[in-house]
Order: sequence, then C-alpha cells, then structure tokens
Amino acid sequence: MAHTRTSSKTRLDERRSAPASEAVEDYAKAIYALERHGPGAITTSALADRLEVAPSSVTAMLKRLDELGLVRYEPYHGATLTPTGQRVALEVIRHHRLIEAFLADALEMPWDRVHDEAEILEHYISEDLERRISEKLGNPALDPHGDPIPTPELDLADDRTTTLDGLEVGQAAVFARVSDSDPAMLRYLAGRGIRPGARLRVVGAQPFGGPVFVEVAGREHALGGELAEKMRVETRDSRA
Amino acid sequence: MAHTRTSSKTRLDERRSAPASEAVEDYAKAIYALERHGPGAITTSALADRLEVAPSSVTAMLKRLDELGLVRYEPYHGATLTPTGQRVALEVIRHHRLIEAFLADALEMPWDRVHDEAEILEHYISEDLERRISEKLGNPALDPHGDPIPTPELDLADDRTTTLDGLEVGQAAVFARVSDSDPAMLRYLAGRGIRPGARLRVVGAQPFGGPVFVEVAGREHALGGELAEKMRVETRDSRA
DNA sequence: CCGGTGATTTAGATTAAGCTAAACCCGAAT
DNA sequence: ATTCGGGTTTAGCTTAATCTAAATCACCGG
Repeated sequence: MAHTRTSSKTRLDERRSAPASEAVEDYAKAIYALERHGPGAITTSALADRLEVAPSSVTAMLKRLDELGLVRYEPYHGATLTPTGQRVALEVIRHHRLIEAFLADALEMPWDRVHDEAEILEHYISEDLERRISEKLGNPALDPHGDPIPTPELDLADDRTTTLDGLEVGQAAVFARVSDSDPAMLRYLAGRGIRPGARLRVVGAQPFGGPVFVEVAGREHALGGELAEKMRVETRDSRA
Repeated sequence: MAHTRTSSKTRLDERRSAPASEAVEDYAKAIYALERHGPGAITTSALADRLEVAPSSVTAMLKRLDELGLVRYEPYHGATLTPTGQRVALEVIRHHRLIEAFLADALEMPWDRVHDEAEILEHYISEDLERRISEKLGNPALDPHGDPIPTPELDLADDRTTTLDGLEVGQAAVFARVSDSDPAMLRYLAGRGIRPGARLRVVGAQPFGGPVFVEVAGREHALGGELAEKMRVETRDSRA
C-alpha cells in the first residue's frame, strides 16, 4: 500500500457545508448564478424575479442567510455570497448536473426532462450517493447540456464560451451548451441533431435578432435570434 | 395501429393521489404499516412512537389527514386509512422499494445503506422516474431485503411468510426477508452470506429467546433469538 | 438641495409541522 | 358506581417560508 499523507487531505465531509433547507439552497444557487453575470451585489428584485417570490420574501431570507453566514447582506444594497455560501451553491450545482447526467445516461431520460427532476433531487441526495453516481459515470466533467460539473472539491472550470449570435459570418465553433431550463428549446435542438460537441460554422446572419444560419454536419439550419443568444459556443481563439 | 380501448384503462396519472408533503406521506406509510400488524384503528401513541414525534403532534396531523380525506379519524378512538390514504401509502412504499432495489443494483450501494437513502428520496421522485427505474430493473417484484414491491397499479402481494423463530427443528424454509431498517442486522447477515432466497434448515433451537441453529449452504449458523424473530421465511406449506 | 418614484423594507398574517404543559376523557379496578 | 391513571386532546408557542399592503429609503433630475 502506498504511503499515506492524510494531513494534506482533510476528510471530504469536513469541507461540506452544514445541511441547508431546500429554500436556502435555492437562494444560494440563484445568487451564485446572478453573480456570474454582472459583478456587484445582487439586488432584492433580481432574486425575487429569478426565484418567483415576492421581494419582501427575499428580504426576509437574505437576513436569515446573513445570520447563517452564507451571505453578506447590506440592507438596501444587496447581497454577496460568502465563501461558505459559494460552497453551498457549488455543492448543489454539482448535485444538479450529476443527476442530470445520470438520468440521461443511466435511465435514458430525454435531454429536455432531466432538468426538472434534478431541480428537486439535487436537494435530497446524500454525499455517498453523489459519489456513487459520479463514479458510475466515470467522473464526468460535463452534464448533458454541456455545463461543467464542479469537481468533488467544488472547483468549477471557468467559462470560455461566447454566445452563438456573437460570431461573425464564416467563423467556425463547437457548440458547447445551452440553458437546461427550457424544455422546448432543448427538444428543438435535439430534434435536428444539434447537441453539445457539434462542430458548426456560421454561414449567414440577419441583424436585429434575425436568424443565424449555421452549418452543422453538412446541413444548414436557421436558428432564431432568441435561440442564438442562449446557445454558447467555443471558438479556437476563445481559448487564448 | 391496434384499436384502442382507452375507456377500460384510465391514464395512470389519473389514479395517482394528489401530491402530499413528506410528513403526510410518512404518516400514511406509518399508519399503513401499523394496520398490517394488528387490526383495528391506529392509536395516537402508536403513531407517535413509530414516527418519534410528540402525541399532540399526531393528534394535529390526524385532523389534517382526515380533512384531506386520507384518514378516518375519531377523536380518542384512533384512525384508519381511507382507500385514498392507502393509495398514498402504497405509492410511497413502491417508491421506497424500487429505489432500494435500484441503489443496490445499479449503484452497488450496500444492502444496509439503501434504506436511509430511500427513506428520503421516496418522497421526491416523479412518476416518470419511478417508471424508468422499474423498467431498468426489469420490473422487479422484490426489493433487496425481500420485501414485495407494489405493482404500478398498487397491488401488493400478500404476506405468506412466518418468522424464523416459529419453525420447528428439522423444518426447511427459504429465507424471504428481514426488516430493512436495521443496518447492523443487515450487515451481520450479509457478512455470512445469508440473503433473501437462501434455503435453510433448522437444526436446533433453544427456548426463551435462545439462538436458533440453522444450516445455510452447508454451513451452520447460530442466530440470536432477537434476530430470528425479525427474519421471515417461507415454508412449503405456508403456501397452502 | 429638494422632491418624486421605484426599489426595498417593515408590519402583520398565513400555512405546515412541530413542541410543552395543562386539561380532559375512557375504561378498568376497587 | 366512583375513582384513578394513562392515553389523548387542547391551548399556546415556535420556526421556516411565504404573502399583501403600507411605510421608507435612495438616488436622479431639476
């Protein structure tokens, strides 16, 4: 048996955050997602919109989260996740994406349905089950929509993608991912064989939200402006 | 396409009971289990013991369940499940046992750990996921502890087993099942290769809770009286 | 620098689920 | 038949999470 060096590697469970309620975890996840977008503190109304609750409910919850140490909350000036809060969020995101991958892979659940199921189960699987699912799938790095899965240590590969509608005509790219939360969109893409990993080339585009014409696997598709905004692609030079 | 006769077969989902909270489902399951044991209405204290809550909490919940139509509750005289309540209970039991089977089968989770995980997840899987899990396993009839899984129509095979400690010396039987909720007991049995389906023969017994000596696969084991009370076996004539 | 407006917070209620402590009921035992 | 005790219910509180409506803040424009 190889020599052990336990001192440098604390037991996994010790890093795990204290158990949180479904609501607490959902707030952490939402704040985390909003922080990815623009910088600066997250406003009450942004959270209220995303979580579909009344603004006053958000205020109340932010106070609780601050007391729990998951959030720094300054009345009238929004909230930011603490490192602990980030850990809670990433833990839930890891659960969510692993579950999505597992449902799609092991149970052949269609691409557009895994999100809703994962949205609930993410709060209720044990760390043991998380590990078993991850191992069973060969510790995947991406979920079925192409979103990166945080590592067990909760590191998340940072985003090197841009939106499809930002590409110039003639540019080639690899379709990386699309939001997992719109079933209709997912079905549409799956229906024409466009999935993460697909190589594509922009062959034309209309301005003002007009369609983007892309060539995928030798076939041309006209993708609506709204869709092209949500599809994220990786280009050669986005790796620079 | 074959001619349809939808009238005789309502859509499955229409039979499903209204969504219930975790607590409601747990009460339904507990009442169902207690009704299996002795006949007659279930008392407040029996429920309080089993669910580990205060008796007054049970009283409050029984009122709610009565209003929800899951239970008939007569103050001071206990409660009985209505047909709807039975359906809720069986639905949860089906979830529980399918999840146990799936965790053991598809994720190699040990026999003694599946119960705790299933106890939570049973409340949160969708009907779609339930169906997929069942299909993936080939629509099993038994969970890993040998407990029967209710069918999709919520029929539950009735119990033809007796306890091991009720057998006479010399009798042969097939080990059918054991309670899923005692991990130590499960580990003990698994450790000596005694699992549901094992053929056994009683070769000796001591009275007053003394051990039962059984032969399994050519090896003799001394099983403590407490254990022998919880192990259920199927004998030839128990089928009569 | 003052006012208005929209975002935010406070105030007060509600629902589900639980608790303790006190009151109450039922049936068994004298 | 009356009493007594254990089991049950009631009363009153607590916590988490939500709501509506009212009050309040912050900041931008004049």
